[in-house]
Amino acid sequence: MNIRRVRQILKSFADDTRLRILSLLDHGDLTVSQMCRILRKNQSNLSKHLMRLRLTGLVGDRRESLNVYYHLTNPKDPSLKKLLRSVIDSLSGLEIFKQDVCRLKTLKTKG
Amino acid sequence: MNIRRVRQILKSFADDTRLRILSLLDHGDLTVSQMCRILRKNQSNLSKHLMRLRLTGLVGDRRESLNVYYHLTNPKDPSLKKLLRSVIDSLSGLEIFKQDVCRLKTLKTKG
DNA sequence: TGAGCATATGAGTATATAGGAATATACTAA
DNA sequence: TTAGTATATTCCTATATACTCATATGCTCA
Repeated sequence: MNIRRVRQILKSFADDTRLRILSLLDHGDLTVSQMCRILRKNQSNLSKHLMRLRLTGLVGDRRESLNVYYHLTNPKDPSLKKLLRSVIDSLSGLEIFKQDVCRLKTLKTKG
Repeated sequence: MNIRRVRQILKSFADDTRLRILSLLDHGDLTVSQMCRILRKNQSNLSKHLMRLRLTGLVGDRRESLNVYYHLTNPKDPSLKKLLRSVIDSLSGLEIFKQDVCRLKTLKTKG
């Protein structure tokens, strides 16, 4: 861990859309277009936020034919792991994030 | 806790100077001019960062004649308390913050 | 009251970055 | 190869904000 990385990570928390992405990915892997539907943001916007999160190392991606699945990584550094957990936990009670998770579940069951 | 407040708090973490302030205040109360000397930033700059931190509720201040002492507040909300602790802990191992604390101690002993 | 110190605020500038629209790339299947 | 779908990237604009310098405010003491 160096200052550069910590700064990058903390900055990545300073945006609602990225927080919503992290909160969603905490419930499982998702493709870009699934996140588009849940978060009601356009694809270009989400791709850019995902790229930024990927650069911090907080999320990873894997391609499966046309789709790219994003997932939360499991930070090796204990303090970073704790930090990420604290951030996600501090969001979980807030209305907008609960709504996102609700739409996520709808999407998962209805296909 | 509402989304507005959480956003404000997470944004306040997205700046090195504010992180250094939080890290210092974790060791005890300080005046603006003390922080100027430790952080080697001008007074106007620090005052503005302190104002911003004060608006988030993470720090408080009290005036004692000419000096204004700033201090970390103790968040009531458990998840916020944990978040603040996680952030400060994730900084403590980094060189720049260790140097700040070192200068803090020098200042405290030498007066 | 006026001088002087600590702090806060305002004006102006530079930079970062979020956002959308359009386009490019990656992949699949016919 | 061509069409079609999912994702990434580029270009542009608008806004937020960090920074410095100058000035204002708050307080103390002579």
